[in-house]
Amino acid sequence: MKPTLQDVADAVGVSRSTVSNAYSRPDQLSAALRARILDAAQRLGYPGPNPTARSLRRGFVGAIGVLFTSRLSYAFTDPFAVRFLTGVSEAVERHGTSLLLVPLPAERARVRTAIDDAGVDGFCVYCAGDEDWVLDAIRDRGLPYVTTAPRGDAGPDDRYVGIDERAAARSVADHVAALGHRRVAILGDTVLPDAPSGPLRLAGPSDATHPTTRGRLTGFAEAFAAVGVHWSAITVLNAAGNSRAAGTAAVTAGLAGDEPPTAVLACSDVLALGVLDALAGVGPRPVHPVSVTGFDDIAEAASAGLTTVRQPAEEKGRLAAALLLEPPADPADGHVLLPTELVVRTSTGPVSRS
Amino acid sequence: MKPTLQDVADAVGVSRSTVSNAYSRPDQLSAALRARILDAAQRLGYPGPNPTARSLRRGFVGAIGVLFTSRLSYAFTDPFAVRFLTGVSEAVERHGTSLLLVPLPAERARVRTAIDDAGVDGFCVYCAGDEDWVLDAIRDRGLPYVTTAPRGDAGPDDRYVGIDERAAARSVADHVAALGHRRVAILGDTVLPDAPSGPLRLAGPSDATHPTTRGRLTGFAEAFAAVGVHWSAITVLNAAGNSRAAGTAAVTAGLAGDEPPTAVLACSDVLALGVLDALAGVGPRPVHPVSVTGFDDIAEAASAGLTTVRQPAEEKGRLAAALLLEPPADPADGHVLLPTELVVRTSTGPVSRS
DNA sequence: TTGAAAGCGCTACCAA
DNA sequence: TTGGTAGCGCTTTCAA
Repeated sequence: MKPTLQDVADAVGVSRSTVSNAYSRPDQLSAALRARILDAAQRLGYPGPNPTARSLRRGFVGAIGVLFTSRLSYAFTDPFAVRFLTGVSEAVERHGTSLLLVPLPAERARVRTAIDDAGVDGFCVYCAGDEDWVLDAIRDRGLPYVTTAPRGDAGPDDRYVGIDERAAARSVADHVAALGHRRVAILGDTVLPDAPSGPLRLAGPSDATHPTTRGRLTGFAEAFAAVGVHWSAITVLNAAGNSRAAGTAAVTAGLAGDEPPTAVLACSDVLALGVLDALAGVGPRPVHPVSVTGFDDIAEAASAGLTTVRQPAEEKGRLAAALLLEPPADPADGHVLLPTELVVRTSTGPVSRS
Repeated sequence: MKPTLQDVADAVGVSRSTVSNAYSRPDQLSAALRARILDAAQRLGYPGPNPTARSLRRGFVGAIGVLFTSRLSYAFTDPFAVRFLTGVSEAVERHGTSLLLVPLPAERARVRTAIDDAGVDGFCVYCAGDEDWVLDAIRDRGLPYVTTAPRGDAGPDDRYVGIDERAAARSVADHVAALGHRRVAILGDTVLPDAPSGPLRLAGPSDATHPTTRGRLTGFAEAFAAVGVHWSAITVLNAAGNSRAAGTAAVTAGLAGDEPPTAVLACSDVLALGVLDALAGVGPRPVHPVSVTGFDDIAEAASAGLTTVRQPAEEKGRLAAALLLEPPADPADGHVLLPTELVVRTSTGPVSRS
């Protein structure tokens, strides 16, 4: 049997408290006694206080959980998510805390269990959307949490680190509009639940499933409305997932037809890169060059010459973790909107004369 | 105060065991009673069994730890590490387990504490080198572990998922040698502890710090020895870290001189990409084209046209986690060497006539 | 400086 | 089907 603190105490002939102190509060006992205890522990093969027992007794764990509302491996597959996690890990490391990545089961009924079973002191929800059932479960457990998107109903207990999606989207769209583009397509991931890949009818931006998409579509729409292009004249393309391949697949149909768009505004860089792939690939090319924009400014965007909106990914993660680990005194400081920046590269240009 | 299982029991007028059963073993009580209990819990705001207490009692946690012997954020910064983690997360997700990323303090003395404090059932050590002090700490804690490199002294309890570094390295080096290259440089990360960036005197491959580097250098050396190039004729370049920038910095000096190498063999793709950057950048160019090879075959390698050795990164992670979560019946199955494959692209070519 | 007592919140055995 | 009992291994008052 694995030795316990009690065994060490018995071996040395002291009480458990003293052994405990030897580990957790060295100043509470003489150096000599401490040495004797540690020595005996060593001899017995006592691995030090059991972390679980210690957590139970102390009432906290020393780890924060990160929740992804998609498959866990997405966290490592999507470049933006990876950068976010980089930031989180930096903050966590500085704080001496661990990071628990909790896979959420696909069946919504089991999500609660997964959240309830996670041994953590708080959650960082890399949110996709309105996953209220996730937040409800966390709240019911009574743990603090931070999300990565502003919430409309955010009370003082809700903390978030997000960006102004609408304004950011508008900044790229304004740029595209200023270049003269009027026949445009918007490309988003899972714009409607279970929608097939390709063109989609969407009454308006507010019909999109995810709040993030909603914000971005709204920004795009506003920019074009300002130059007289009505929402109904904009093609909405749906990608079945946020991946390069899904972007390629979704846009392929959208570029055909008599009057193909002269610009495609994607809701993420990954999708935009997929569009560039489609444009570069074999197959019927549009008669004119097509401008393409992304969102996020991931590393690949630079080398691909993609015009996009930069958001500080690592900073988002760093701040989210910090907000969780050191709650701000003033609850208002728990609501953070990070700045974004339009990055113009070569993937956008003036609309060519027809 | 947060309600406990006891409170629910009191409220319903049953014993704690029954409430516990309502959560953990629904078949042990009538549906009606269970409903009453769950209902009361809901009303009282009882969040379900406390995971820490449950872990303590049950004797396991439901999480495995991943240890990086460098800064934790490296795990998200290095493409190969990210792919490895993708694999781990897939396995873990399938198994319904969580993933604890444990930052290891820089001071070696505190590493033990970090390991002892991690609430996990086992460790996956993304190993860099011979970090024996890490493995010792894990062993002393009595937890199972899997490493990502074969260990010379691997007993039946040690499990690993690695590759044959020597053979893999030899395969690229053979290719380069076959192209006629005889004046070559080898580029590795932290070949010797605290070595400066740039050319290095190394008596032989076995002097390298990390076993991985050791294996690769040995393979390189063998291939060139086979065509009559002695170790002493090979330039060893040291990079201060495994990053593109470090690769660029390290190689810059190495390409100068009267008789610069006609080929650079890097110990990782990241470093090799750095070499390509250096070659493409401004500054004195070598008079002849320089062949470059990498190691790992990360995504960027393909677009950069980098000749490299492919190793199945995700598979490595998947298998490592699987080995930990479902220990093989036969200990021999705990020692896995994955296949590698030489991928020839455009970054290597015949040595040009002088 | 040291130790005794009292749990942290839960599960699992066994008996009813 | 239900409940009593006995801890899991530790920390932390508090008193000596």
